Amino acid sequence: MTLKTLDNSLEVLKYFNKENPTWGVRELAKEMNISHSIIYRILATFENQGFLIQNPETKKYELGLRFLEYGQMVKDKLNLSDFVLPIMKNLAEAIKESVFLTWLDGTDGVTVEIAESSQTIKFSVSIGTRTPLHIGASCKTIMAFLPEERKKEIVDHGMKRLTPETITDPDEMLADLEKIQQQGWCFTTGEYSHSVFGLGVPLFNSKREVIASLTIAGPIYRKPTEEKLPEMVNVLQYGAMNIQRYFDQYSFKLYHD
Amino acid sequence: MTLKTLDNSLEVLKYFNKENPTWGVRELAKEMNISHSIIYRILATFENQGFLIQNPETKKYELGLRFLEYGQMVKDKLNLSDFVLPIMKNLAEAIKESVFLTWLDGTDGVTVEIAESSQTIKFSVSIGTRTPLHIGASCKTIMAFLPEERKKEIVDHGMKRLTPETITDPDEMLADLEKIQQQGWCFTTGEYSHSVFGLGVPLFNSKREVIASLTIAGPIYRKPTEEKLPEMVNVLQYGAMNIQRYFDQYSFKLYHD
DNA sequence: CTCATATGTCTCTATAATAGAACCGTAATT
DNA sequence: AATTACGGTTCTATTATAGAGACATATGAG
Repeated sequence: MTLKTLDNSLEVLKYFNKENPTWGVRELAKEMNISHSIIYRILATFENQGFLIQNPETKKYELGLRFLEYGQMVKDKLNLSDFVLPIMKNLAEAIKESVFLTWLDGTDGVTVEIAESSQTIKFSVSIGTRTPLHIGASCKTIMAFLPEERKKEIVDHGMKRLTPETITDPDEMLADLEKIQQQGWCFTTGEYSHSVFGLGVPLFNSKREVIASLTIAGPIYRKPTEEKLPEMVNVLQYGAMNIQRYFDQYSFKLYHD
Repeated sequence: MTLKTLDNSLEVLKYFNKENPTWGVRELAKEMNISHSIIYRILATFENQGFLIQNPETKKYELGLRFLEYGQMVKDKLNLSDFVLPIMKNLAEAIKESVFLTWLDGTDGVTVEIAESSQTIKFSVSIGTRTPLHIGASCKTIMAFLPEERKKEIVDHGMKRLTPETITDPDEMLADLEKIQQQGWCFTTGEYSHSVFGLGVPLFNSKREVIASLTIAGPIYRKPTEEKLPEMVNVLQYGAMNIQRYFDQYSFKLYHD
């Protein structure tokens, strides 16, 4: 059904991440338990096309400038900076915490836009960061509004633990999602990282399918008290309403399977 | 030597550009003169891996969020925004024109950072834009400082014309590059686009090989007079000197074949 | 309604590309 | 001098792919 060679090659690409930005041929081959000849051919082909470059001294490979091009095209397509980012910045200023927009992509949430808090201690994450849907406020908010069968798929697929707070039990997760869906927002502490709190609300496309979430996050010692939480939810929902209005107007062009 | 399947697949990916951001299976197959079965398998495989997404209504494919991730990683690696971008912004403010940084990548120049002019009419281009080395001030500046054999390769490979001003004659180009190399800067009008002027100076790695250029560009009606040009060159070279100092300090990690 | 022409997806098999072991030259380390 | 690592190359049995064709579906025309 799919092309095995291409599939394998893209799998190889995925080993180039923030933690391991450069790989030697044999080094990567060992990591993947594949013959180094194969890895060599894959890396060389990517390099020929500018998707990877090889350091002429160390002979190691890293991501090439071609990705700048494609990344920018995706960014332009989303076109969030003109209207959505200002709303997020206002929110970040009002709440004094970082605000970010997370997009649904398969079984992950992807951070597509960020408005950072002006405070020196703040939650900070890169654009393009990918997180499984069962972890953290931004992702669980999205997951809670997915069709039941897709929730089932995710919990059945096995939920990896990131911190002690990560929910990994299927029934516990489904109950949690049920609650999130009913109240319309999700508040978490320490799920994604042990020192971080998050508060998320969902965003929908024109067919009322969830496509994204808007989230506030900050260090756990600044987390809102139980009395303050409703106010924060209110402010966040007001921001989300504005973004939702924009989405509705320009009926968004990003999908999920 | 290289993997044909992967090579072809990456070639397919290159058809997704700003002008044609979405493709149907048969539409793209026709464009590339390839069987639609092949294109279908390639697109489906990319989609499986999140590199493309398919609009469930139109069934057409477009770039997926995976590229946000990779694009951001390349950007982080270049790490220009902390030190180099401020210098560029100062320059742009002083000269009142857009300033951009172009990186050498194979036989192309790639725009990696931009400081836009505050004027309403300004030269504007996206990050990641790719231009053949023989076109425009930013690229010719780089080409002029390449080893002679690489210049030869490029001129012999045939130089595509973008505007009537584009130099396509090999001897004329080599003479032009010789002049640029001697004076240390390159001034062009109407080569990249008929209504644009550009002024570029080169940047080098620790081995004194050219790796990038710093360029000013604006609408042609604001181009500097012959008397004003030396002053503009001075200001640009001063900015380039600061960036060069930064490069030398943090010996840069991007290469070329 | 019927016909014609699109579309994405799937199946089949001859054929061509790939996998993977073994090898080479080089460079660093012992 | 010997060993061990590295990136890159060669070879051929094996396997995945190319490409034609078919299918279901959608669209538009007459």
